[in-house]
Amino acid sequence: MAIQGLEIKFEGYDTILNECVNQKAIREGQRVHSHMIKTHYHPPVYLRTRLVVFYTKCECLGDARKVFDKMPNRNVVSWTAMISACSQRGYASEALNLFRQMLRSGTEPNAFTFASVLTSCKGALQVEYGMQIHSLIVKSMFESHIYVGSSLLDMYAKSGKIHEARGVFEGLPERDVVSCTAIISGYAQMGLDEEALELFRRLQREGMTCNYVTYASVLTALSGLAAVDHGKQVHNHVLRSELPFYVVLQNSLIDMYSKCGNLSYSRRIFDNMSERTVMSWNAMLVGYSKHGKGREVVELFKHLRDQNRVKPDTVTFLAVLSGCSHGGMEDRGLEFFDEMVSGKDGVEPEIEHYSCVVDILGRSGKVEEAFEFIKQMPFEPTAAMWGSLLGACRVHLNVDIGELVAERLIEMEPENSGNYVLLSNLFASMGRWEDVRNVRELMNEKAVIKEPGRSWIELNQTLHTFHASDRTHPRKEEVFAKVKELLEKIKQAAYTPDLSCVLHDVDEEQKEKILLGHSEKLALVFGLIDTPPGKPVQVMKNLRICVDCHNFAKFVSKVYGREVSLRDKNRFHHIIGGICSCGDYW
DNA sequence: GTAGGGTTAG
Repeated sequence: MAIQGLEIKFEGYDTILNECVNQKAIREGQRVHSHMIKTHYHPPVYLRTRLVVFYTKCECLGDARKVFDKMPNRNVVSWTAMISACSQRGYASEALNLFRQMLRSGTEPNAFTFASVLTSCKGALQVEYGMQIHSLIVKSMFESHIYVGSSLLDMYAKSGKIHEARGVFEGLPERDVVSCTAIISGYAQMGLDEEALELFRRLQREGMTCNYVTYASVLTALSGLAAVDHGKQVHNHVLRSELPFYVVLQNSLIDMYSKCGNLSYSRRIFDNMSERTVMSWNAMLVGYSKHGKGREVVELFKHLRDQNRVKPDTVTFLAVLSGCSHGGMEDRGLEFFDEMVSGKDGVEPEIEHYSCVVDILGRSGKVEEAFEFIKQMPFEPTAAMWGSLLGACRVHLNVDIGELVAERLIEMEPENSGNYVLLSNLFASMGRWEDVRNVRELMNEKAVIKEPGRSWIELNQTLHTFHASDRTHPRKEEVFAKVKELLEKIKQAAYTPDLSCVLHDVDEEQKEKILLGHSEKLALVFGLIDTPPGKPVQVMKNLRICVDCHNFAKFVSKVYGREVSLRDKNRFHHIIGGICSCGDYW
C-alpha cells in the first residue's frame, strides 16, 4: 500500500482505508489521512465517514472524534459509528449526548443506531431515557428487529426490569442465540437462577442453539443454585462441542464446581488450563475463600505473584482478604492489606477491601481496633461494615461497642429486621434478657425481612426448595414429623433452641415453633430422609445462616454421624462431628 | 460503512 507521491483520488483512498479497517493497520491508515491533509484534499462525506469508522475500529476514539467534529455534514453511519464506539468503551453519557445531538440535527437513527445506543442505557437512572428511546423504536417500527430487540431486552434486564425484558423477548418474531442468551443471563444476573434454568431448558427443548456465551450464562445460574448435576451436564455439552473462548467457560466451570461444594473438580480444571486469565485465578481463590481454606488461598496467591503473565487485580485482593478472614489467617490478611497500601502490586485498596479488614479484625477479637479502623478510614462506613462488627461484638461479648455500633446501624437501616436480630443475639449471649425484650420494642413496625429466607437441596437432579414454615411442599407432613423426632434426639444431646433469633412478640413455645420452621432446617431434614444413613448432606440458603440453625446442624451432624455442608450467602460451613469449618464465626 | 448476549467480588 505505497501511497507516497501518488496522485490519489476518491476510489484510491476508499480502497486503501477499507483495507486498513479490515487489517486494523493503524499506521497505514494514519498515513493515508496525513496524505489527504498534505495534498489539501477535501474528502467528501463518504470518505470522512470511512475515516471515522477506521479510527473507531482501531480504537483511536480521539482521532475519530476530531474527524467527526470537522465534518460539515454527517450521515447516519458516522453518527452511529461514534455512538457505538462510545458505548462499547463504556462512555455511556457521551454516547447518549451524541444520540441527542443526532436527533436534533435531524438525522434519522436506524437499527444499527438503536442497537448501539441502548447499550448505554443500562442502570436505574439511564433506563428512564432508554424507555423514551423504546417509544422512538416503536414509532420507527424497529421493535421486532432482532438486534434492536435483543439490545432492548438486555437494557431492561440490566436495569432490573426483568418483566419488561421478558415482554420484549416474547414479542420478537424470531429468536436467535443472542436474544435467547440475553434473556437467560438477565435472569441469572438478577439472581433469579431457577427462572434462568427453567427458561434455558425450555428454549433448549424448542431447539435453541447454544454458544459459549449461553453456557457461561447458564453456569452462573447453576453456581447460584449449586445444582451440580445440571452443572455436570453442561460441562459434558461444553466438552463435546469444542467451543471457542474455552478459557471463559473454564472460568465459569471452576466457579460452578466450587460453589456446588466440589473444590477438587475446580482445582483439576484450573491445573489443566493451557492459558489462564486473572479471572481464572480469582475464581479459584474465591472458591478456596468460600470454603474457609485460608492456607490454600495464601499458597495460590503466592503462585500468582511468582508467575509473571497475569497481574492480580482488585477482585483478587478481595478474594485473598476474605479468604484470610474466613480461613483463620487473620495476621496474613492484615499483612496483605498493608502491602496493598504500600503499593506492592499496584492495586489500591477500595472500600470493599476496608470492609474485609473490618471482618478480619472483628474475627480475631480486635473489636476496639476494628471500631477505630472504621472511624479513621477514608470512606463513609457502610451498613454491611457495622453489621459485620456487630456480629464480632456478639461472638466476643463486647456489649459496649456493640450498643454503639447497633445504634449507627439501626439509624442507617431502621427497616432491616436482621439488624435487630443481631442486637438481640448479642444481649442474649450476655444473659441480658430485659434488653432482649427491649430490642423488640425498638424494632419499629416498618421493619421487614428484606428478602424471604429460602433453602434448597439437590437430590437426583431435582431441586427441592423450602420456605419458612413451608406449607406447600408435597411431603411437608413427613418433613415436620421428622423435625420433631430429630428435635427430641438432639435435645437429649444438650441442644437448646436459641430463642433470641426470633423477634416476634409471641410466647416461648411459639418462638420454638417458628425456629423449627426455618427453611434450612426443613431442607436439611428432607436431605436426611431421602439419602442413605452416613451419606453427606449439602443444603443451600439464600441468606446468612441463623445462629440457631447453625447450632441445630452441628448437633445433627454429631448425633446422626453425618457430614453436613451448609452453603449460605457468604460461605460454606462444613460440619463434621459437631464441629464447623467456620469456627462458629460467620 | 455503522449493530445485540458472557466468566471472577462482597
